Amino acid sequence: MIAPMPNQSTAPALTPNDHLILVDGSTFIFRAYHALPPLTRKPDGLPVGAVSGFCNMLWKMIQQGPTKEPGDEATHFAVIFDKSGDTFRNEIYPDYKGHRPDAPEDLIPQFGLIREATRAFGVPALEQQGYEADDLIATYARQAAACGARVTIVSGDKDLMQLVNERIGMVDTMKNKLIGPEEVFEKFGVTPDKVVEVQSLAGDSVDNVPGVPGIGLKTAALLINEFGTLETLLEQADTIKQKKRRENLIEFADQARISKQLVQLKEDVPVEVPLEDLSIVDVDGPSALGFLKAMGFTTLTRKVAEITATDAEAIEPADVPIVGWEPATPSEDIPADKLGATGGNDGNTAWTPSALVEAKKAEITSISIDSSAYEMISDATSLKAWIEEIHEIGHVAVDTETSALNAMQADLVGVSLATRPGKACYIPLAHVEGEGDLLGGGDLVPGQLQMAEALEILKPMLEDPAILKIAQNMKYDWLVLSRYGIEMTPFDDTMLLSYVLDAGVGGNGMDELAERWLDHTPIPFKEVCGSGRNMITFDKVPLDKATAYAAEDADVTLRLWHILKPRLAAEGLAHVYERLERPMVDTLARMERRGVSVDRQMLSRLSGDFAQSAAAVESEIFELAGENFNIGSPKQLGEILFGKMGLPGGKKTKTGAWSTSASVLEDLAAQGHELPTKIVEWRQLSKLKSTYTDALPNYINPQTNRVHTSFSLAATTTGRLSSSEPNIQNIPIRTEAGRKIRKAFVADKGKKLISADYSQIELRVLAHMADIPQLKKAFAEDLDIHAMTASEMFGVPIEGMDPTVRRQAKAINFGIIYGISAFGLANQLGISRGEAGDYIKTYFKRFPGIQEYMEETKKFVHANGYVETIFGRRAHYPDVNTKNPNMRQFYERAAINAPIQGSAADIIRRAMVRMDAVLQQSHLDAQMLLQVHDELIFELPEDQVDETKKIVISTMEQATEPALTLSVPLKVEAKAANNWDEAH
DNA sequence: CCTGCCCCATA
DNA sequence: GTATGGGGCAGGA
Repeated sequence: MIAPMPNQSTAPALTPNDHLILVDGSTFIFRAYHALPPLTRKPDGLPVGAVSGFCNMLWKMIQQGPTKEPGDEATHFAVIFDKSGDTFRNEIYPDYKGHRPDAPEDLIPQFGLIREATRAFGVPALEQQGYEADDLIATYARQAAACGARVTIVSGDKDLMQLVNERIGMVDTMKNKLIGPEEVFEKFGVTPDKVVEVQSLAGDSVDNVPGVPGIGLKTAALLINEFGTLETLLEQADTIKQKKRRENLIEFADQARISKQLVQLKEDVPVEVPLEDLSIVDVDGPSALGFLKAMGFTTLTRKVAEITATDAEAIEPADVPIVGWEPATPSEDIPADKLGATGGNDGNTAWTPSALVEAKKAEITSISIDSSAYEMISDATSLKAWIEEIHEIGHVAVDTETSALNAMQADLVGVSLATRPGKACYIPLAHVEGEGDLLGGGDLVPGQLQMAEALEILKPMLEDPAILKIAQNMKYDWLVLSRYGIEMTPFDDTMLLSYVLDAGVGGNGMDELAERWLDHTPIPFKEVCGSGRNMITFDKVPLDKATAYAAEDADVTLRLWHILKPRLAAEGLAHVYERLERPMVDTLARMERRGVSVDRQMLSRLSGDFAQSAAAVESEIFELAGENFNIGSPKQLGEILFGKMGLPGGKKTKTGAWSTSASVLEDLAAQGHELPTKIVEWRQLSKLKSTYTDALPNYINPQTNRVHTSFSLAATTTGRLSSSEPNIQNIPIRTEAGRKIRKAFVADKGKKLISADYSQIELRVLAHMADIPQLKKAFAEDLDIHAMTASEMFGVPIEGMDPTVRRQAKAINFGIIYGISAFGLANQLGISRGEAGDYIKTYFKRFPGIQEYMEETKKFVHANGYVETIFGRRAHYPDVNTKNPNMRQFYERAAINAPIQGSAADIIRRAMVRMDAVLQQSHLDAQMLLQVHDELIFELPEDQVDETKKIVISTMEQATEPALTLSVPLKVEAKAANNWDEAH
């Protein structure tokens, strides 16, 4: 024990910077086999579904590490398999794992293939006679941890949780969940070092570990926490108060000791392959491709070829040995095309598992949706029965019905709940007799629970950390209930699930999702409340009708959740949902609830000013035109300009009308015509008046005296937010007149506004993603990026640069972000398409990495139908392969732009999700109010300005950490003032 | 009264 | 050239 092992050198095998990933082969096989639809190889029908899933998982694990976070990749890697045959445990206890059913027939030949696959990828495939995979994993993990290295065990086997500590983590690919000491404690009720003791008491029916009868996980944890170890407990068993428990502990003491030997992993297996030999080498392209081609996995073949820079065409399929399977003699009456894999399913459907979804969909839709079958709840006893069932199930779909569409003004009218498909109820709370008007009515409909009483019953459940609340557009329900003192947690949102999975595929509204996934048309809102003039509020809807409508919504939401949630892990998008999407729900809800102060008097004065100026311009226009007409009508205006006055009409709109857009009018103005100038001036004034100074005051909430916008999380394809009612993301800033409107966004008395915005975030993201040395250097040195571009392109010095040259470079930089075209650039700069094309050529010559990025992105979107941001968010372009060249190029430009715009959106989301907690920790009272894509606006006590600025800037600049460190710095500028204009 | 179109505000 | 939301007009219900 004391003498060092003879073959152990003094230098540790691994260093603290190393990361060892140990994959439990059985877990991967089990997951790949059961989670995926069966798949067979063409043309011989060899079952390869599990092999395909395994290869995909292995490849992803090698490329991205367990969390997909960059920097999480392994330096050392192995897949550990169970060797067939008995182990030392069967000698101790012959029945160990005696209940194991035989492997399914179509899995048998795949065991060998999976080992082949592992080796083909250049990864050690380890197994050792007499030991289970877990023992090998334990041995390697302890050895590596002893060197100070980090270890990640990839397995779904809870027996391995005994190994977890601060160096050794686990990841369960089934649940896509990281397991550390905390999670282990959650599961076993004890710290990882006591897991074995608990398991020896509780036993395990799956592995046929006997344990002590009558003692389960909970009791075992209780006892171990009290006595410390199994041995102490067994020795002092006679002191146990409970009679039966005492007797069992005494009688089955030896059985418990045997169990411990079964459960305790062997951490000193004399391993045949030394730890240092697990160090990872780059995937051997030809070897991996040979195997993949032999299996017929075309999509993965392409991916691997791309990443390993290997020409797949040149690789011959490997000669893979197949054990345990014989091809069936093709029968005459089975057409050839029915043999083997179905079209398009090459195994990579593992990650877009349409067949799996179909199965889930079939299961959920097999229970019919009958809106007349829902329960209406009108007494506390029935409600409590539902709550009880919810606690048994652990989740519930929730939908609130309200008296308005705007969450800030909506009063609660009722709540619906769904516990399983087809089982839903509605709790009416504030329905009133219809026709409530001056003549009477408006009284509460009888037979409803008291609002206060119902909420008192619901609140503990809605805030219970053990109950998952599910809603479609949770932000709405969260906001409404928060105004009744209920802050729901934890929750899922089916709208956001759909958005993360399918952004760009279609809408994410409930009606659309119900059609897409459930082949069902929910009762239209119009049918219940009417529309337009005759629309009634939901509190006027009769109870029976309301129950059918409201409960159906909860039912549909729950069904959608059952179908969409499993896709998240299967498609590798759990991280995006959990870190960038779901936490935004309450972050945004709080911002919306806070609102922003808007100076009504100032807007009203401005409105008058704009009206006066517009009237003055209007009479000039009529004078010049020689007649009165509606300037706001593009049609009438076109007739005046291009018909009556005979000006050279430039462009036509797509419906064939004359275009009177600002750019056309400015062209005419440049030719010396006065009227178009006046038109542009008039348009600006009337736009500012109607859209801003007139409309904004109507959004001031009478209760709070503030304006509460609504942010939409799922409106854009790229991941940006949108804002509406009112849209605060398009408040003017560019013109002097427009900026006056910004001045009306003010801080309350004693407070200031801070505006903090990212400088050039999209160009920085691009510099990082496309890896452009000159751009990265310029950002690192905080240079003027447009001047640098101009200097690089035209060879002029930055000092004393002609502003026109810089302007052109700036336009090109923006053009790049937008997926540049000569046509667009020419329009922007007012130059010919030829000249614009030359500029682009020059640019690409100077920055070849950008052109490469663009070409790669186009290739990617054509092959996959989507593109990804740096945090893995996907934007789908299902129609990108259209034959229409204009459309196709449009989608290509959008696909080039989406990762840039979307990554920037991800970054600010990360900052926002963290911001409230960071401010709180710093004991600052600043409140985040608004987001405008690259800018955050806060309101705060004026004596906290300096400290808040510091915290805000650092939180925003560090937003990618620790998940990702960009190769360029992020820069944030922040300013405080009494109003938004001066703060910007 | 609803819808599509045009135009325009922002990043 | 990317991404939005919204106002006013005009035509068809």
